[in-house]
Amino acid sequence: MPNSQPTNDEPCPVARCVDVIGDRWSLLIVRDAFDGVHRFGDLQRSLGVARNILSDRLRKLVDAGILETQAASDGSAYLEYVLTAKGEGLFPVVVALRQWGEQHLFRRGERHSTLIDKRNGKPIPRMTAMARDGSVLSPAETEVRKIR
Amino acid sequence: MPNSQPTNDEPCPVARCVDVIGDRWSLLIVRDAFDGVHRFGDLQRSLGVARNILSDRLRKLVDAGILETQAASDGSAYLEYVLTAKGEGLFPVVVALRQWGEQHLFRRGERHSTLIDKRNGKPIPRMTAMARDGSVLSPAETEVRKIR
DNA sequence: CATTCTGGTTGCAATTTGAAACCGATTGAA
DNA sequence: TTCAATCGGTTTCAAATTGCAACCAGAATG
Repeated sequence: MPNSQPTNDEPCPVARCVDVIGDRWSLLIVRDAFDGVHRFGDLQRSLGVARNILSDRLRKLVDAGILETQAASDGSAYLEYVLTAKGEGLFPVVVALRQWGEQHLFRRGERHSTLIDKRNGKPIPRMTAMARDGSVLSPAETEVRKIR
Repeated sequence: MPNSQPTNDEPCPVARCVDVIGDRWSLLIVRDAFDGVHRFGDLQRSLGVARNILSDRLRKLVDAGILETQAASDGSAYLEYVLTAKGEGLFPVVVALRQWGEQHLFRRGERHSTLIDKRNGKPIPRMTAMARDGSVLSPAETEVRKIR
């Protein structure tokens, strides 16, 4: 198993997250990976990021165990960057972010891409935090239990 | 209603999100706001961020309609920064991030803070993307429908 | 072969960040 | 009422990060 050793000793998981994916590009690389963009050049064109920065971020994402390299699927000698299980675990994060963006970052009527369920072609429902009984949880009903 | 006009013309909601909250501090400020930290000084101490940067980020979050200022609840002449409805909408994002962090960024047995349901004191279940019928959706079962 | 494409790295300039000093307004204590 | 401490910043400057462009080696292509 790739490293899970944190570079950060914060007890807050959110703080550790931003340490790993909290920059302008890492999360977009992960989004592209979910979207089937796996090659260096394709990522560079898709994101418009400087090559040296992309190179650095890919290395860090691989080091963090979020991406791994494998032989390119087209049979060429090049590599592609694919999500590990840990990286795939970011799916709810990306979806939640996307849904918030869809709702709050576009003017009425402004077009945007949407995540759909392949099996029926329909947009997927809004994600929400839920209590154990399945009821929707609002922030006010929750609390962070700090470690001692 | 505060501005929803994007500074960014990307059609991808995720890309617009990182434009708004995709830096090292903004998301942590939002997390603290969910956690009841609302004053400039408290945020500064909690995050350990430079004052000028905090000042800049608070201004940007207010401009983005995620935070707003109101009179401090302790009756002093100072302000506090609280989440707007738009800001509260980030709850699923913060929770998803926290849950991923809890699962992947701590060594086995390493202590970390946890989000609990106040009403029963128990950790809240893992969030997941779901299809309309309530079944769990994996990334492979979804697809981004691009705009034309 | 020769040429182009791919996946980088290097060097440098521009931007962003962080630390610390500074400042006016507010608060608290004597 | 005065005076010191606190609060919420802003300014200044050094350090770190980013972005651009040129460069390069190995792979693919004709």
